[in-house]
Order: sequence, then structure tokens, then C-alpha cells
Amino acid sequence: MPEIDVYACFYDLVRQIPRGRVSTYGALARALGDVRAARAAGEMLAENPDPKRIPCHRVVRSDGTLGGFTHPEGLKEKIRRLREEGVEVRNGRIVDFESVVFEDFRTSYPLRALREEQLSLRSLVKLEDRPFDVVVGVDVAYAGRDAFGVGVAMNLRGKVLEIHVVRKRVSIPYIPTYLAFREEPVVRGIIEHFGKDAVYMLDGNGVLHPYRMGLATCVGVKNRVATIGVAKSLLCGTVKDGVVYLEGEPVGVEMRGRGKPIYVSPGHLITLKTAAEITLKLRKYRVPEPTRLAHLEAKAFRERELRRRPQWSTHPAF
DNA sequence: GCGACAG
DNA sequence: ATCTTGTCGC
Repeated sequence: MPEIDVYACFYDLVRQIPRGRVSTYGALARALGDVRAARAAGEMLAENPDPKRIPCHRVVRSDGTLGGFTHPEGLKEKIRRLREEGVEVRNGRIVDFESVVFEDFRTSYPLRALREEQLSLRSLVKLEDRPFDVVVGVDVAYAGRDAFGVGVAMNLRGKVLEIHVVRKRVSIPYIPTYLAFREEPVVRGIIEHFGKDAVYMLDGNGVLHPYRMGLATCVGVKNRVATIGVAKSLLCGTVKDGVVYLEGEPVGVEMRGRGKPIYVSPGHLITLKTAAEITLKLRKYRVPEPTRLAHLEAKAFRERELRRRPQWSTHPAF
């Protein structure tokens, strides 16, 4: 299945906003297929790769106030461009907002297709143990759309066996509940190196997800590997006696230590019990060692690469 | 000001 | 997640 390029879809939507009109972060998100993408809309506008053809100055907040503008001149330039097109701005608000707002997008709602994919993958999830003796912790650092993924292979006694790094350009921004579509292609590169016999420990959730298809589960099902999800905050569900429940079913455990808890859930080809045991066994600090080390390595990898090719860093679009 | 949704 | 100086607390 080809990866949907949500960035490209989004910029196509922005280009549909006519001169002299404005639209909103939320309206663009709904045109993508889910209002949860409203913040991601703002991020994608801030990274506008082609301001000449993509009129990001025509996107404002749903209450008619201006929102932000990534430009050396700041908001002043957004106002200047809007006025130049005949859009009146007074006291930081669009005048007669209701009559200039544009929402009539031509769209195929790409996020709906992704949601459907989550629902269809759900029937393939298997939460049964398989034997293993290596755990690969995975984490990803970003510089704009460039992802730097790291896998740290470890035996069950916590000894580091090998570290592998991959680099990839992502095709979707971070949108809550769609994280897997952003990161799974990066993780796939790490699985291609370490193979399918290890258990992969990922930074995010497994079945602890509104559609039971968090990053770890998605990675597991698509690549036929065992996975564990370790999240640093609760995405959904209710905690009772250290167990996270979703629709009455146990989907994860809350692990408390010194500070904020972490949330462990099985991804694929593992039970909740084993996922929790492995995590506990490899935990020295708050985040278990495989993931913690992968996080450190990913950040270091990104810094090395940005030093070598500084133009990769996210620059103002103008 | 409140609510807030992994990374 | 990233942007980022000094500051607060265990």
C-alpha cells in the first residue's frame, strides 16, 4: 500500500483558498478528514515549502483572529498580504469573517482512509507470546520532515548488542491517534536490519489506542514482529489499580516510579503480562533502557547529521 | 480560563 | 516531538 502524502494533500488544500478569502486551521483539518489535525495544520503552514504558490497567509483561527505567521516581519506581513488582497483586518481580526471564510474544499479526506486502514488491521492483531531473547528499543528524532530513527538491540540481561540508525523523510505530520503512519515507515527500516525474531519496544502505545492500533500494534501487524508500546502519557482509557481499561477490557498497565508514570501496552505477538514483565526487567530509570538509549542515540544522530548538512534544519520559509 | 489528545 | 536560559526542587 503506497504511503499517503498528507503534507502534499494539505498544501493542495491551502492552494484552493481563493485570493480575497481566508480559511481556518480547523476547516483545513476537517478537509484532511479529522479536526484533530488542526494543530498539525499550523505546523505544516509554518513549514510551507513554497510560499509563492501556497498562500499560508490566508489561514486564520476559527474565531476570526489572525493566528501566527512564520516570517521575519511576523504577523505584520500576514496583515499586509491580506489587505493587499482586499481582506480587511481590524484589531487583529478579520472584518466580516463569516462572509470571507472559505471551507468549500475539494478533497478526498485522506485521513479517513488511514482511519479505515487502522480498523481493518485490527482483526490481524494477535496477543500471544512467542519466544525471544533480544529486545530492540526504537526511537525517532526529527528535524522538520527528516526523521532519524535508532534501534538499540539488547539481551534480556540489559547488555547492548548493537545499534543501528536509519534516516527517512516522513509523509505525515504528528496527529494524535495517527502517530503510527508517521513513524512506522522509519521503524520498518530498523526491522529490516535486526530481523523478525526480536521484540521491538516502541515509544508510544500498542493496543492502548482508541482504535486499538497504536504505533507498536501497527508496526507489529504490518511487519509480523512482536512489539511492546511504552508511552510517557495516557492517550485514552481509565486506570484502575494500575491497569488501563478501554471499553471494559484491560489494554495496558500504568507503571509508577518516582515521578510521572509510564503506560505499557502489548503491540502484537505478545501478552500484556509479558510486555509488562520485560519492561519492568529492563527499567533502570523512568523509561526502560532500550527506549531510553535509543532516544539518546537518535538525538545525537540528528545533531551529527545537522552539523554535516545544516541546510536540513528548518528555516523560515521566506 | 478551561480542556488537553502517544510523539 | 521541537524551540530553549535560567530556575526550582528532590
